[in-house]
Amino acid sequence: MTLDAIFEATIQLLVAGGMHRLTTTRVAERAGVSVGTMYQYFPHKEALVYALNARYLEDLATRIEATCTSRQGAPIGEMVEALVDTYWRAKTERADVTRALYRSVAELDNQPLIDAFARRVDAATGAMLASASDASFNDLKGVNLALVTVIFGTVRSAFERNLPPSAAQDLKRQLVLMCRSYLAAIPDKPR
Amino acid sequence: MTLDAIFEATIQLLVAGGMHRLTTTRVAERAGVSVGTMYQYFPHKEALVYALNARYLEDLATRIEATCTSRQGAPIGEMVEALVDTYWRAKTERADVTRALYRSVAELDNQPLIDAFARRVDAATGAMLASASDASFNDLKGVNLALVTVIFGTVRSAFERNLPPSAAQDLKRQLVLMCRSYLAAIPDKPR
DNA sequence: CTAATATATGAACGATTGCTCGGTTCTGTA
DNA sequence: TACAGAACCGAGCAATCGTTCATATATTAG
Repeated sequence: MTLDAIFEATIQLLVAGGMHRLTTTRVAERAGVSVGTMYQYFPHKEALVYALNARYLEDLATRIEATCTSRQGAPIGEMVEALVDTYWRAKTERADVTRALYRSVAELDNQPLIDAFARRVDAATGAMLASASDASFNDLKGVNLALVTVIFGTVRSAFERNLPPSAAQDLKRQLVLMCRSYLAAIPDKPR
Repeated sequence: MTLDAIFEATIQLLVAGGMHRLTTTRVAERAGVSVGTMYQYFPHKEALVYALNARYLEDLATRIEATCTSRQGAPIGEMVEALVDTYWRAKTERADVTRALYRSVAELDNQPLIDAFARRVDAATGAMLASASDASFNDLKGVNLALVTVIFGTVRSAFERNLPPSAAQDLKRQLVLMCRSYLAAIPDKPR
């Protein structure tokens, strides 16, 4: 489809040269269409990048939700591991694209996009945690926020360090361990 | 000094409108100098922003180093708390500036800047951890990397969520707790 | 086959921006 | 006071980019 070609071209150009080398002409050229055609699908350049990020976050949120529902009722340790795993894999499998999108997001005002994503994820992970077979939390919302923030932040941070794969793997294990020790240290809800 | 005025103007414009509204003309205007003067100090626009970030990271690294040396020989729990505290404070005290710089960094290729910063911080925190009065680590480098990555990543992530102050404070406490439980879960080096 | 509608084209335009450079002003030294 | 060198100025140039629109092509309906 024409739309897919445009998106794909945008990704490639974003990866290759960042936002400041992403011109409408180049996108059209790369996608094998004309500039005019682009403007039939997007009112302006920013809308294109915005839509691209929306697409990406939509996919990511869906994957996270899938992981969360599949672990309903599991022990918390497993939940954490699954969550870290899913997020880490999603970010790593196409590292250059991830990096390019991270950057493009920074140059756009798409707080609404980020907020919507955050809400979806919070809901999914919150529901999962609440169903844990071996723990129940006094302050579920607080714990949930802490876990999500730490995991997402750490993955991003790790990502920007450009670690060798072995160090990255090790870091990932440490992260899981950290979350688990934290959860073990939290007092259980009395019932 | 002229230079300071230019930097200050750059910061203000970055905060107000991000990189894409930072034009050489506007910087000069705001700084009360002429475009020509700007080019006496910086070969091109990017160099200006680069220098600004270098300045910021230099200051941040210095503060972290100060914290680390001041806690030499302390118990690890205290170390972690001090580290989180310093970093969190540094990022929060002028939140809008922090945000603006985070964004500007994304649009520049300043991996060297980031790498240099990372190396300085790693060295400082590594030395601090090695001197802990109540623990010694089998894999100091790994633990150090994990802690630094988690702390920095979480702070950034928390930052982008625009949390209300009370939630932010709570998150900070959870982060300290998480690091401490992690350190307690790590096996000590036999001696 | 024709008309009507939807989709695609790309040259050209207006606006903006980074940067230059010939010239002016400031500063301190003798 | 005279003068050299450093610092500063800012109108204007060259280049780029986002966007438009008159035209062409494809698709569908009657």
